Amino acid sequence: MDVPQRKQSATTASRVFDAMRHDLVNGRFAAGEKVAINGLKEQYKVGLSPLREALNRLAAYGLLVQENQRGFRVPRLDRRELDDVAGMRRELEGMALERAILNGDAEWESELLAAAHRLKRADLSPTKVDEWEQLHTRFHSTLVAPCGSVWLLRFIDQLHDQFDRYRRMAPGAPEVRKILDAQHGELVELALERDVKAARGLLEDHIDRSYQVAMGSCK
Amino acid sequence: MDVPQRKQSATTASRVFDAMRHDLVNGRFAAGEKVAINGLKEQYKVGLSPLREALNRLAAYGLLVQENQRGFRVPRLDRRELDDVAGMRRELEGMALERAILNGDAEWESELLAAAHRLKRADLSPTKVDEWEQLHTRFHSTLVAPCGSVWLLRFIDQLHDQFDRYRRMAPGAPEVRKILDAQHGELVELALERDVKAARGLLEDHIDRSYQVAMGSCK
DNA sequence: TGTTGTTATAAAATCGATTATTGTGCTTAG
DNA sequence: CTAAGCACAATAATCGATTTTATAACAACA
Repeated sequence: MDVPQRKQSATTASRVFDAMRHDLVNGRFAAGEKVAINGLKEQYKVGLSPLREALNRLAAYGLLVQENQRGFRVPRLDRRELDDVAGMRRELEGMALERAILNGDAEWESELLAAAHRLKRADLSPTKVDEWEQLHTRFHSTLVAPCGSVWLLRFIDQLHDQFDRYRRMAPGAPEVRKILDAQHGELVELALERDVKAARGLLEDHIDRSYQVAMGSCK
Repeated sequence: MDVPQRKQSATTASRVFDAMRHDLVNGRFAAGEKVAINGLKEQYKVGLSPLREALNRLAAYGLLVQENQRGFRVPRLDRRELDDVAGMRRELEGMALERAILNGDAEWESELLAAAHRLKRADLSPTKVDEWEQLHTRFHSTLVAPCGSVWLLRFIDQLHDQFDRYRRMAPGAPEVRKILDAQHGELVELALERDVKAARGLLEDHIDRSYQVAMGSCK
């Protein structure tokens, strides 16, 4: 079928925002480093104005810190901040999952199964980490999608980006990874069975284990 | 005593951000209206670059909607969005208050009493609405301040701004206002008594009544 | 030696002008 | 009378250059 939706043609600023968001979340910038605007200009092949607009958005989003008259810097990896982010993820994603299970329809069940399947198949190829990450994000976002609150989803996305900054910087932990991957499947099962309590409990445990891994990035 | 803290001298962009945030929250812009950048340039007496940077931040913050290639617009007042915002306020501020009561020290108790008192005294002069609003925001922010989570406080601020956009557009409701004002005092009492359950219940009721008032702005 | 003041340098912020895109009204073909 | 196409006007986005501000290096002085 046709796709008549008007394709929001991207501006330079929005492309830079997307690219930098991705790079920041995936640890392409050293934590705590001052952002060299002129360097970025070349790195992303753009002019100053769209670049600065992107940096301003990223700062408002929380992936950069803006200090008046002295530019932007990448936030440090701080143990207490990670605690905060992980704790908030537990609360908010737990809340969202409960609501999603109550609201989710048959279409959601299908998409959830699909997302879990794609994720399961993808993690066999260890070369394409980026692709796996994208599917992983997609899975978690699908899981809570029908929670009914736009703002809750917005906050969760934001926290997810923050959390992943830590996780991506941390050394890998294959044995834990195995457990985490298995939990994705179990989450789907519990969601389809509409077992609100158990699902929430498992998700919180899932986040907690990821948190243990992510802690490897700071101290 | 001296104040040796380096005073983050403001940039034009950050001043415009603050001013526009204030104006947007207080309904100085018609909901749904397209933002005329050239008009704002004159209104705030600034150049294009800092203005656009401020608009980008406001969009990332949620007080403006950015549509690529066709500028910025003030979000509409939508009943379902208000429901969402109010619901999230209940959840997040309730959560924050519980934690604040558990963590808050003697210093917090003093500040809370002070904030409540200032607010109570201020609402006698109905001319200076802006001043009252500021004290009101300050009170609610003091109430949850020691919750221990920077991110939770950040989300609450953001929701507060969204909520106030609706409340400030709604017609006044003097009788309800009276109840709401009384509740501020009661909240302090319950907080000092460390009655977590009751305080949370009252805060949720408080938000709910405000929500009833705010609904007057849309349908 | 440590402190303060001064200048040079680098970088951030801002301006004015240019380019690209969208929306509008008119024209014309069906 | 409707709809598609085309210019033109309006406005959003971007560029290149300038101004402002902070940082660093150095000198003079206590």
